[in-house]
Amino acid sequence: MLPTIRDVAKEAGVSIATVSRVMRESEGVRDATRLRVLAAAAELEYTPSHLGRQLAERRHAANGIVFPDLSGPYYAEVVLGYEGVAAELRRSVLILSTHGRSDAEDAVREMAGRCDGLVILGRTVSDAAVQSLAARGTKLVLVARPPIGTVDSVNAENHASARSLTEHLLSEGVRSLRFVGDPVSSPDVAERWAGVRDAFLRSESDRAPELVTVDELDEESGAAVADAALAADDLPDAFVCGNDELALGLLGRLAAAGVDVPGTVMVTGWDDVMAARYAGLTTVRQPMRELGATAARLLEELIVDERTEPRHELLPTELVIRSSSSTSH
Amino acid sequence: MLPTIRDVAKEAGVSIATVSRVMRESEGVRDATRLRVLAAAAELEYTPSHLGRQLAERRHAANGIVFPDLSGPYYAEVVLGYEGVAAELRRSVLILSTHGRSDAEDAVREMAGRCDGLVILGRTVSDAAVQSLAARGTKLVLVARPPIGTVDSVNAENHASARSLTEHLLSEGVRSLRFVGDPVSSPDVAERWAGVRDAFLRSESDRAPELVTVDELDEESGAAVADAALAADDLPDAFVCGNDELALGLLGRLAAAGVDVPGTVMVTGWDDVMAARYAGLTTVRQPMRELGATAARLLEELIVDERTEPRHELLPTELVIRSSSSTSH
DNA sequence: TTGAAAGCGATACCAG
DNA sequence: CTGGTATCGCTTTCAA
Repeated sequence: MLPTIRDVAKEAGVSIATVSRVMRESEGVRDATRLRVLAAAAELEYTPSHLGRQLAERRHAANGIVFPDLSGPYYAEVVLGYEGVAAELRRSVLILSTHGRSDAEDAVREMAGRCDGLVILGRTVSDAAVQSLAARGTKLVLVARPPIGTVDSVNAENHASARSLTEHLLSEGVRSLRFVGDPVSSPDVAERWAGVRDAFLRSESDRAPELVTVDELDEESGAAVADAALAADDLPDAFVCGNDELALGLLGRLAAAGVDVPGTVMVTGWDDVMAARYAGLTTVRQPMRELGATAARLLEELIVDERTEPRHELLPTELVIRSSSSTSH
Repeated sequence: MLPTIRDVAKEAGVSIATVSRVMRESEGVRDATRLRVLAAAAELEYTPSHLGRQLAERRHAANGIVFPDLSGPYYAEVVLGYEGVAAELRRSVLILSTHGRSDAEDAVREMAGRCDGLVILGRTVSDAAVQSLAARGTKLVLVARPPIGTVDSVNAENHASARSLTEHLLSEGVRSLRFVGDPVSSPDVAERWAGVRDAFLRSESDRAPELVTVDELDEESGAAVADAALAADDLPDAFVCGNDELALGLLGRLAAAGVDVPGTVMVTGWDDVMAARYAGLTTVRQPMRELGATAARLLEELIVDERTEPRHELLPTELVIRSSSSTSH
């Protein structure tokens, strides 16, 4: 058995209260006593139990982060940004992936019971679940998801960059555009799609962009979209994809079919993952780590300062034009 | 304040012991009583406190995983594989990134105090620290790191695939080979380097492979290695890189300099990350998720079954030949 | 089948 | 400056 505060107290010949004071480095302990306690603690290799401490202090010194998946680079980077700041703040980090989990909301609720606060990425849990957590007093920060009630949120700019991206394509001569993604399952994607439509409305174009909905935003889905278009001999001037993985899958299949990109059809993605560079993919870069880091800071404010008025951060993004949408790059 | 077991007991008109029995779904509670308790719990929206429960049960129902960084795809995938299994086993997951943290070992020790067991990836902490954790009774599983004492381990096969890779290159006519990586900081890389040398020894080649040590296994370092070689006008027949990111950085710089790959120089990586496909990079695929998943299962055995004899798993890898090392692909 | 009470390992108040 | 003790929220004997 690991030694407890009582063992140390006995060893040092003091009360547990004194040991507690020494371990917490609180004032008001005579140096001689302190040294005796420290010696005893070292002797027994004593480390205070987190459980006991947390129960007494009624805090966990741990936060949780909920995300759909870690397989793409996007969420991994956000989590990493979050973890970095959380560590600085001396908080442990609990993670929970909801992907393919039927009891996601239970798991989140369970996690809430182990943390002082939670960061929720994307549409991992329902609005109702978020509301109910908030109602129970759980400190929350949403990332990549529009604000709900008075819950804090951190988002990357989507609408304006989607418009810039679309305007770039229009200026490259694109007339027919097909957007690939699922606006329903991802709030980010919904905003991007809205931005694309907006750009069309503001242009002189008499055509409207099309929407192709896919289940997953991965390479496989992208490849499937390309296959379908090739089979139907129905290629638009440009595919605008909800993220880079879709675009990469699509690009790969087009290349295999010998389709000229960007000559025959242009392709764009979103996120600027590493592979995008190697594929020459036009995309929109978002500050993934910053999203996580900002969320960690907001959460800390909620927990420590008891801040009550909600904050909503919007981080800037950047259009990155490469050869998949431009002959001059 | 959240309701406690006492609130529910009062509301239902029973003792806290009975509430505890109902909440843990243990036998020996009359149906009528159970229903009254459940009603009271629902009424108050009661959820048992993990802290209280864990303190009483002396267990955390949580495990930790320690990794250097999550920025490359490799560790992210391992963590994800781990998380998936841990979730099935109804265990929470704590994460800790040691990269750029001076107090890494303290942080790991701290984390050990919050978990029933720990998975340690790569060379994140010293052998001494691992030994001392093990000595204190912390359940441990090492991943991507050679066994230490009687601590469990999970590794991907490195030596044999490094030999196959090297033999492939030799058969492609490579005579001078330069290995890029840091065998000291990564056990995996050390084994790969050893495999390369072995293949040379067993061949008729009269030349020995060279070693270029880099600080980080990232694209930037790879680019720097390419720059140095170009500046010195000293290109080997092949660069064998310790991971894909190094190789991608190298490839990019070679392409920019107009060097013919694989004609003038061949390049290989390791891991088979997504970008490797798009770059046509020859590499060795390892089962990243499986590494994490296997570690989770071993750890569970240690915790639940109190297994004492150590286990060491070796997962298979696969050589993936692409255009960066072969004209026929 | 149920309840009373003793832990689990800390913190923190109140005396002395 | 130090010690005694109630308390945090739960589990788990031991009796009733």
